[in-house]
Amino acid sequence: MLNDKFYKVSEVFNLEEGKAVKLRGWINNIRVQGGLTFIDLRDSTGIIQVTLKKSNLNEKLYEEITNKARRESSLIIEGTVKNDPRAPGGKEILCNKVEIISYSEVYPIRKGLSISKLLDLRHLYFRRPRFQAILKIRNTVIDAAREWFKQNGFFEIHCPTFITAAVEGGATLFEVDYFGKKAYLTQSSQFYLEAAIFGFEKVFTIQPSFRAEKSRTRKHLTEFWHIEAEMAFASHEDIINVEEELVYYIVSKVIDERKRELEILNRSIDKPKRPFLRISYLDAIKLLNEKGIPITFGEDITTEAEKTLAKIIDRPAFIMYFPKTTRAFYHMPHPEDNRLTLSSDLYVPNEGEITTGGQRIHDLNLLIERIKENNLNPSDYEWYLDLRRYGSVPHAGFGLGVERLVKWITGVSHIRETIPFPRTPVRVYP
RNA sequence: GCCGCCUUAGCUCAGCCCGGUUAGAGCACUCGGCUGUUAACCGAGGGGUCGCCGGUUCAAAUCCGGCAGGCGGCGCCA
Repeated sequence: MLNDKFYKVSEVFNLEEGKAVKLRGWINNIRVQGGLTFIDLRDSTGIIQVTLKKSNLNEKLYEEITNKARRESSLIIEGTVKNDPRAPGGKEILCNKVEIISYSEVYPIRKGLSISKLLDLRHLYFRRPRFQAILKIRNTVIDAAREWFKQNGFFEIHCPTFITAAVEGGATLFEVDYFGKKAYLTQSSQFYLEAAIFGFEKVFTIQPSFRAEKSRTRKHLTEFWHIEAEMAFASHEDIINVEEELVYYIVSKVIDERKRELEILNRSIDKPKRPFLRISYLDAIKLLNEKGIPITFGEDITTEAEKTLAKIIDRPAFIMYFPKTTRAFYHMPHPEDNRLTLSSDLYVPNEGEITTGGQRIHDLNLLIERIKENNLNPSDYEWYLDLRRYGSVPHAGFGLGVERLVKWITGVSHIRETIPFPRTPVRVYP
């Protein structure tokens, strides 16, 4: 059986009427009406209607199938291709042989299920074309990112998941018992990538990061995939340009290669105009104040403000030079305004922040000073400080949230739609 | 961590404000019918500790309090 020639559903739509075919897949829907039964057969390429006539088949087999086969039963069918305007897509298969591989119990996923029920059943969710479309786009995003980095001389590095110290002072870490010692799950691979630039100059990674924040929002996961890059001999400007080229490349590739999936999601998105916008933090808060949103200097951009900015922009936009008060200790101070840092967030239209990046402090003493100013202990960062002791160079990097990027590109309303098995403060199952 | 809302059949919900026979609907399920359906349709049937604990009352799904689980938003961030 497994060595026989099987057609895929998508191939059948290109075959001539009368062609004999054999397919295997699952019952997406079945409609029994006496001696005539319609099965919507689904495989990984699509869905096609299969027509079973009692008069065409062994009567006993027909009775058994129409009594026991329900949605998601797996089966092999043989028949001939038939053009018929009454069939979805204009083609169906007139069936003359059926072999059930495995009957299905009553399939629990139906229209109208609540969000939490659907999440409980996530392991059965891969059968839905809409979910497949999102994951295919996600796959293209990852492929495109890796392609762009390789084409531009970046070396892929894999960093540890178990770590001992926080990258961001503030963000909360998941603690794990590491043979009696305290360890944590990584929240960013940045420090490890900074170590790697001294050998490879340009490096990147694509791996999960973990945040123990109890964030109840549609843009947070406790476990998310992080695309991070770090470059030696690079300025803030340099890293912004990398982000722009990378994001443009990824979005363009999805638009070129995932038309069908974007259609299924009813999403229309154009290749973003270049160059991306560049707005200073100071201009951004001025603009927000004019719109009646009160942000004073030194405050971070609130969610309300982020949404407002995201609505205004007609293409991705860098919000540049955030104040020190809103940033982690390692960000390079602005040479012309010591209150600010050489760092930027990348905002995308109607969505908001998807990356944070900037130039890192490469001077040992300045870095120690900034660690102390943040009430952290320099001895917790010994190996990180070492990187500034042995031929330090100016460098810059960024982190991009894969799910946030996929959320923007697909236009889905919640981040948990963009990952197969989402992890949130209230969900670690299935 | 903070604020708001929800929890009644396998699922999605109505009933609750204004307490009172046997708690309803649609879908799903079971049985019967149907040779052109497309979330097929038509007929019949089975299915409920009204989230949990306590209080008020002659009487609680319904009013009050606590707890648990979930959803939405804020804060935090990618």
